[in-house]
Amino acid sequence: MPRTVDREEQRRHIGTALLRLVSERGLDEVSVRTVAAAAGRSPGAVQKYFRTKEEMLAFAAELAGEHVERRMAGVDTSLPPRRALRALILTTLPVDAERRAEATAQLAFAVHAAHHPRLAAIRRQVDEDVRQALAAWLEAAGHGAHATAVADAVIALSDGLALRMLYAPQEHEHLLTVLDHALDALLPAPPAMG
Amino acid sequence: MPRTVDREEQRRHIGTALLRLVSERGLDEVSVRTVAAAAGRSPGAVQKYFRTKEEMLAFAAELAGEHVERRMAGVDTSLPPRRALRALILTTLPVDAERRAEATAQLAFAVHAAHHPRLAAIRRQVDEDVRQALAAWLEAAGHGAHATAVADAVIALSDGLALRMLYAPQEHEHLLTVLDHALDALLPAPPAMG
DNA sequence: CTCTTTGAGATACAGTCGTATTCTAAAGCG
DNA sequence: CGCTTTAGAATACGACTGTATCTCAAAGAG
Repeated sequence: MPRTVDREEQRRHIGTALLRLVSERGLDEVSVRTVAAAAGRSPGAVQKYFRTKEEMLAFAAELAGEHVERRMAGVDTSLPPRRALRALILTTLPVDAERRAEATAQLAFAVHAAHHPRLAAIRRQVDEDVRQALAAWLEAAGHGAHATAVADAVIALSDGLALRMLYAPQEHEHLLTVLDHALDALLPAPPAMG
Repeated sequence: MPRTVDREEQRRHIGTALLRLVSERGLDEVSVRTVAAAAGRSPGAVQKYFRTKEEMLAFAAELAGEHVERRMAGVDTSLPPRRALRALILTTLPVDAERRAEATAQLAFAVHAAHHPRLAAIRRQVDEDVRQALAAWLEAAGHGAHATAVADAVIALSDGLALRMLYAPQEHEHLLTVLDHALDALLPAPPAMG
């Protein structure tokens, strides 16, 4: 077995380049060749790690999902509930360059998934994970009633806000106040003692 | 001036075919040739009405926006407030084949707009119109406080729910209950007298 | 009628697409 | 050392892309 290399790391390298490309130029600028160039590889090399473009996209979609889940897991959930929830949501919103890139990719994949079952399955799994995490945290924070319904509403709200922020960056600030207003409404009064 | 034809009607005919194509096969199946085929025209004929593909996409995006606004304008807003608001939102959700097609196209254009300024401008205008309509109605229904913030939250929520319904149709019913729960939370108690 | 302008289709072109195949060089194993 | 397997680049292929150009039939204006 000569000249062996960490295949998974190479795949992540290429997948990361693909995500960057999606966020910077859009999903329809993604081709085997452009991804290879963005990854500093030859098109032939990319083919060694992904037999088809669809396989490459699926891998990148999973990678993007992992990024979101990791980022959410890194939030300090011992903060005051309302503040923690806001922090959790902000991890999915395009508030800085890195998050903007991730949000762009997520939404591009989501729309793409409407016509590609394999991507749809990945998206559903990511949604499910995020929903569980949010619901679990909501219950722990004392908002047990309708926790999953609130979690799903929060997810939908976040996606909608993120989507609009992408093509209307001028409204960024305003949309953050919309988020706060909606969260105030969505969460029943905190369990006393601010 | 021989052999004249209603150019605007032809453009709408082609634009409608484009929207159908987007909803059925996705935005990246849209090409001058596939649109021509879907419209029952030759590629050359399509070129007579749209000098470039981008122009064709922009026209279709405006057309889709008009569809949504027309549909919302058709809602009987004299219904009980909560019911009317629900009806307004349902016009943007993929609850039947026709609305599913429109929602699919809207979201595809929205994501596309993240990298195409011309489409972004169209989307922002549609959002603005919908926001104004919603806010005006909210005020008339006695929810004057934070009317535009609520309107924007409702828009984001709708977009997020619609997006998810597209790749997770299994969750359709559940997401409608999420919508109801969120609306209950978003609207302050109705101005007495149910 | 003829002339002229238009709609509409056909064709041409250079470029890109996804993918299959072929090549070169390098590195671990015996 | 040589052998063999691999990484990676290069190339080839047919299909499709957006757009420019050409041809031809049809229809109003004179």
